[in-house]
Amino acid sequence: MGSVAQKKLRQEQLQQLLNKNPFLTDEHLAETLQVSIQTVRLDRLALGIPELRERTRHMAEDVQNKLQAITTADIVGELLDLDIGHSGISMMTVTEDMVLKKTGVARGQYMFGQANSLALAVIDAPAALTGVANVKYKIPVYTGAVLVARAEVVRKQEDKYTIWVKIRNKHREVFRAKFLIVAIPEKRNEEDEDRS
Amino acid sequence: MGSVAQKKLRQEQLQQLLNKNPFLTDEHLAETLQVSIQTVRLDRLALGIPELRERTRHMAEDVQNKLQAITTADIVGELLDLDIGHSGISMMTVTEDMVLKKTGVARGQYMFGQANSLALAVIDAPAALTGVANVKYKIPVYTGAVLVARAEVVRKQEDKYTIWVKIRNKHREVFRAKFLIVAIPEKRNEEDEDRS
DNA sequence: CTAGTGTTATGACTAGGTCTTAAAAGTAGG
DNA sequence: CCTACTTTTAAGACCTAGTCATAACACTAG
Repeated sequence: MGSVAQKKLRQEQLQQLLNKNPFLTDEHLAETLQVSIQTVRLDRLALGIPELRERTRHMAEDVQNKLQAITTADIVGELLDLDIGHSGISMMTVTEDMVLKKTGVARGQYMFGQANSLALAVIDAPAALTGVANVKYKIPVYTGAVLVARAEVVRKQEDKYTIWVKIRNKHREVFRAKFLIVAIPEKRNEEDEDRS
Repeated sequence: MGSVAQKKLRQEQLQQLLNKNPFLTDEHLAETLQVSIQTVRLDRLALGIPELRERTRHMAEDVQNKLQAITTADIVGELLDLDIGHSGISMMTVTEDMVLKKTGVARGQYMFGQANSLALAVIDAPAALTGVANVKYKIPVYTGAVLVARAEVVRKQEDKYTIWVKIRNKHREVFRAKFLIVAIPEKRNEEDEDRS
């Protein structure tokens, strides 16, 4: 039974099994691979795979971070260039979970979010608020598209900025928006009615 | 030492400690609460809190589901009423992770997303695409706000719909948008250039 | 000062491992 | 065919972070 080829194959299978379901005990793995528990443990050792408890612990610890990352930064894309007060460029890749299942078309809010957050980044102010936006979707976008947004301040009057944002997919404009953004608008506790 | 008041207090502390950091062992909890391990275990039993390993396992198993939920449905809110072709109402609660940390104000894309998806739901068509949107943020919204969006079709010409969406927080209008939505617009593979 | 509750201690057992040592089984070279 | 080597399995001691059951002790209120 003890052949080098079999060992490699078995270790690959083990790797795949754990990729599919990381919650498998050595005992379970031993049964499905038709070897002894000790063999499974030697294989894990060779592959540098930690025990079940460590695996689950690592996954659990990653939860918070991942959730944070998705809800905050990921929607808005990656900032490529920023000339505060004048212009900015950001990039976002359309992933599978951004599209509507029915049509495969990317949901509008992602482009809107990318454009809006870029516009806010361009403003040189500790806090800002979107007042009015004028949005036009020109061409539908599908999974895998790399969207490059370019924002430009076209007018500034005291604390009111007018910003144009254009999003391109492979040099074709797919979206454009005009934002009217106010820097540090009303004071927060204007009536304290909006909190609950 | 054995008093009922102390017990309740300790159990509340235990609950809070585990809310903050679910990866604490009974031993650690016993030390920080200045009681024996057995007491901690009795308290866990009374509160129905599973052991460390179960806690971590549950968290790890929830990862996939939570990630899915956030990226897809949760942004758009809950549909309360729908009169296809005419109007619709949806509700969304603003959570901690929807707001900008600097100002505490909800990010614009969530309101936009709620309004846009509601507008799309109202259209009686297998597929639809947002063409143009006109958006106005009237009042900033903070964590805990319950946003109720009401959409109304104001015009329909063949496959082109004009829809008004107003979002209220406690009867005060905080957001309004006009969408121009086209039902089943261009055919999908118009050039197949938008995919990669 | 006694009954009842709260707390701690003790011992036996568990899962899912670790690490070490050793024997068995198979594989290949001379 | 026998030996050298790798692979596999086994056995035993130990570990963590618990479970469950039983018992003794501490405290508090009636």
